[in-house]
Amino acid sequence: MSTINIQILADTLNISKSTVSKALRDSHEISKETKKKVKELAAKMNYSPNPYASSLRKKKSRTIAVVMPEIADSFFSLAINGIQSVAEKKGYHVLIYLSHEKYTNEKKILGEVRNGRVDGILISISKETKNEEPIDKILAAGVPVVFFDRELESVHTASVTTNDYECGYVAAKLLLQKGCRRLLFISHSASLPICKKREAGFRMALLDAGCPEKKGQVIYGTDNEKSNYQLIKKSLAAKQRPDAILASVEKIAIQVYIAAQELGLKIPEELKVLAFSNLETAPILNPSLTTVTQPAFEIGKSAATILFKGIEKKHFRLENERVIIPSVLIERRSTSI
Amino acid sequence: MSTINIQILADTLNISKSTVSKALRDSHEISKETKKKVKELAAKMNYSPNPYASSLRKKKSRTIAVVMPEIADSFFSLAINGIQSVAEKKGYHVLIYLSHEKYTNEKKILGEVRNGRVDGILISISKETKNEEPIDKILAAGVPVVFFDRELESVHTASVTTNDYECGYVAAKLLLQKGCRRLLFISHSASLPICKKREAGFRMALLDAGCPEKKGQVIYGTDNEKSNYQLIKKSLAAKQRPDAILASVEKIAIQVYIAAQELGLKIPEELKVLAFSNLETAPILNPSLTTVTQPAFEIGKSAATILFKGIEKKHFRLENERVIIPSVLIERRSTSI
DNA sequence: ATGAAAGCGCTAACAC
DNA sequence: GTGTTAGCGCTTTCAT
Repeated sequence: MSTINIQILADTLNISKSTVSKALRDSHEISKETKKKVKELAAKMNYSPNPYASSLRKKKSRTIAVVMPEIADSFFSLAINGIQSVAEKKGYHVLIYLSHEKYTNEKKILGEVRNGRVDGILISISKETKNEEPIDKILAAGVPVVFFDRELESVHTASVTTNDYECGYVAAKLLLQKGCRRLLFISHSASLPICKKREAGFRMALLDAGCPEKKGQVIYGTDNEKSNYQLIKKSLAAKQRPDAILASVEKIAIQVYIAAQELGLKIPEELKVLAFSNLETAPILNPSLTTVTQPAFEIGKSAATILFKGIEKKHFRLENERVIIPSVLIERRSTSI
Repeated sequence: MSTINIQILADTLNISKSTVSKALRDSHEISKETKKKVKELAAKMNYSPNPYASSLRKKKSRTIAVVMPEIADSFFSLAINGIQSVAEKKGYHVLIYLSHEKYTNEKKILGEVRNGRVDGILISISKETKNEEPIDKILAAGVPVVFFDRELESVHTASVTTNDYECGYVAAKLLLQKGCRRLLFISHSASLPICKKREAGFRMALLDAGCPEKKGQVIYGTDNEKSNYQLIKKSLAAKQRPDAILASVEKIAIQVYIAAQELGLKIPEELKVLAFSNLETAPILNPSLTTVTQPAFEIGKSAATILFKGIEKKHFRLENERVIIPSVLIERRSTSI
């Protein structure tokens, strides 16, 4: 910890620390020469103000928190990029927290940022989260919160999401058009709004196409990667196996590819695959993967932009901000005939 | 910002704020009943201590910074995961900064964390970084720094890296064994130690195999993705085109695949490809990609573990810690005969 | 244009 | 076992 502070600068220049403070912040009440002297000395001594003293005094931390389920996922890394791009511009610092899809972790994290540590929070909730209390407490403490991608709909605050329902519909419709009749939606959550919407769109497309509802046309992944994989492989090995898979997230698509490979199932001839994914490698997979690609960077950027409005404008009504940025369906070989 | 503080708790209970402070921290000098009273009230009022007041007083932030070139890259997301896993356990907060491969950004970032904002720093330097001054200043201020993956060798502090030289050697040797004779190493930097080591290993393998040094057997990427791609495509389209590519990073491998696809070059028949990469999709690429896979999570975890030793043990000699965690070569179709 | 003094919320040394 | 007090480093009135 740099032991050099404003008092030392003041002493060496034989002026008061308030003068130094003002000089460093270019106050108009300080003379040109004094400012120059002070700034030169500060530079020479490698002075850098203690941010926490300043935060304490000003009740502003110039820091935001990003809370999300995981980070080793294309969507989330890209979203952080978007968030960071606006935080940088605003001169804000970014704290990252991972819930690992656990509500209790998330709750603990939220408890630790409700006390002045951050000026605002961006959150993508865990799979388990149903209770709005931790977030409501934060809002009650006057800290703005913006959801990105995974929201908790019952909480009255801003959110930036994508058109999940529509994409679920369009994705299923494409698979039907390609002649598939035994579609399987593999979802990573039965409760997450984004997954429910994708699923609802998927079901509606089947309905519209006159396909009867069938048991097993949707299955849900668990937390456990291994058992997930077994589940997927089992479905693909069944006698009445699906002829098309819609994967709700890239990790599942990868597992489907690997399972198909192991089972000797040819994609797209014997099995079509379509995934919600931001995989940069989608075009060079074997075969190239048809994706619903979310605007991950833009979602992060937009959410952060809204958050800063909430931080900077005292009376900005966050709860009126519900941005939906559409995803785009990109057809590739995995769904070709 | 929660307006409720220790003073309010003290007042409502008619005790002093120091008693409250001690009670909350389970000091042995406080009676059981008082502790109970205080904690109950604190819970009821959703009290959460102001971390910055505490930091200011204790001169400890319980926060670390992670500075890296980018985040939308498998290696870095996995490394953060490793870092986060130990920070969580220690109860530390994690600030993330991106240099975007620019020295000036990195310098600015380092200037902002040299003042008590963090108790320690994990850094993977930008491509441009050659000057040790910003980091030396931090060390001079008494803040421990640990390099992960990309180090600045002239700085005397801990580092956790992988066996880059050896991997460059082994990778080139594999390509030679497969009968390739016109190897091309595509590197993302001419100056980064990790790249130089990979390159040196590569060159040594060629030398050992009796291949004469040739111009153009190594090319360097630029910051610009587009022009990078053009460069790669041009090399692959040349009359004397390489019969094997060693890519120093996953992004380059992806571009090579796309360029080969566009040019109608068959991998592995006409072109073998091997990449330093943590791509989760390597096994399902077209064709599956032979990789030198870095222990990204472990590097992050180990670096963080060492950093915390430096933070917690006053006289721990960071400069003696030079950990090397080996990468592993995984053969797949892209280098098969 | 400069300085003195109070105070942000907390902790710790020192009374009592 | 509890309270008083000083002070972390900074910003901000309010004097001068």
